[in-house]
Amino acid sequence: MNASVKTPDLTRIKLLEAAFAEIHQHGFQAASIVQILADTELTKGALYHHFPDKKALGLAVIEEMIRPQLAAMMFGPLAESRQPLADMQTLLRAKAAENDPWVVALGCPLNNLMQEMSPVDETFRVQLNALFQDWVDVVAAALKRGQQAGEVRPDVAADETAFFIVSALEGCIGMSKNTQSVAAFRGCLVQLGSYLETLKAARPAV
Amino acid sequence: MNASVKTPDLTRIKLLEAAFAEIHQHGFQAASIVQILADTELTKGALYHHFPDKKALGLAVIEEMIRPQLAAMMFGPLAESRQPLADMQTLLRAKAAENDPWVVALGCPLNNLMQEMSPVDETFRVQLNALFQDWVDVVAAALKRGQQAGEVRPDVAADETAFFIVSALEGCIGMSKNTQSVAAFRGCLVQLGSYLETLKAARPAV
DNA sequence: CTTGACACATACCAACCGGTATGTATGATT
DNA sequence: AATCATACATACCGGTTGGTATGTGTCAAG
Repeated sequence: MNASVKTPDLTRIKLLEAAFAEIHQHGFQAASIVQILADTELTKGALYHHFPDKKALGLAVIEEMIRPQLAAMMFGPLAESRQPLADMQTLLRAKAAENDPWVVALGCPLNNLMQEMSPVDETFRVQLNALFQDWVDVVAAALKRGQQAGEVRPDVAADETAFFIVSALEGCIGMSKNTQSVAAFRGCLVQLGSYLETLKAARPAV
Repeated sequence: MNASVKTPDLTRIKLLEAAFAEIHQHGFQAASIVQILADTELTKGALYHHFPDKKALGLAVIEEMIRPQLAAMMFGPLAESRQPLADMQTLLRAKAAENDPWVVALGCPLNNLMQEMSPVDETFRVQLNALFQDWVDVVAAALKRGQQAGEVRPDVAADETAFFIVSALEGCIGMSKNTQSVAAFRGCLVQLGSYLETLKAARPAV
């Protein structure tokens, strides 16, 4: 037997992490199960003990890997923000500052899966869209609080604008992935930031 | 033999069209050659006579199908525009008005391929990026003409802004594909339009 | 001490994949 | 009339895919 015998949840996590990496690189359909097993040094017995099939593994990756990452990175800072524009600016700046190349190299895991799987599998589409909508809702709620606080112009359509902001951000990431240029990525974020500026209320109320 | 015997360029086009449709639906890697042949009612002999391999077929689809479509739809109207903001507004409105559901259902063929293939195959990435950059350049050139004409604020960074505009548009299309909602798509385009408004020069010069 | 559920490992399989080798009908060339 | 390249069609192949059936070691319960 292997070194650490009988640690089911640990092997499950190992599978999820390896699957996440594989899917992030090659997409879900092209993700090879044997490659995942090679990375984890596990076998099909382990995989199909924890997950009924490849699809379930992919959905688990979304819910247990991508969602927490996204929540920590994007949801958290905006959860109770009363100055969403300023907070998003710092968020974008932080994103631009980190010279972790894997964002530019491989793009956003959520967006990648959405683009690939939405037209192909309805289950994936629904689950991905739920996560995406949660994101949009977080931004929209923050914008509304910003309106009450006087930071955001009262005439901006919060929901529509939130949808656009997230879309534009994903667009920037996706196009930069194709261009393979951190400079282009940062420039795109700068433009997104300048857009956010246009949402500012002319004079802060109270 | 088949009905129309010996019409090589016609069969080539048939192959390209079927391949385009298959790739648009399932992506390149998941696109099935036998399915393409079934759609065209041709055989492998025909396919591999016109194209050395699947990759060449995919690249040909980009250059001979996607590029002309994109050029006709996006490049043309902006090619010599001196009021790019107004022209792009009408372009977006036209996009929003057409209730052709395949845009929302399957997304932009260019973006789909970029997201899927950029991290996986360098040849694809370069060729896709060339097309994308052409698009950005068209928009950037139009913005610069707009600046000379006094429609566009002189302080906007044309290249960066063009990159952002195309990215945001692709983002809108991609997210709407995931949401499967024409309403969301239109709303996103409206927001993109309102962003374009912020690029307008305060007072038209001359 | 036995039993049985759990957590894997191993071996195997049918289906499909892209690609190739070969055959053949057709039209143009000489 | 003979030759030859073109434009396909047909048959076939090795490799890979996701998935399954079975075996086995470990541990906890009884």
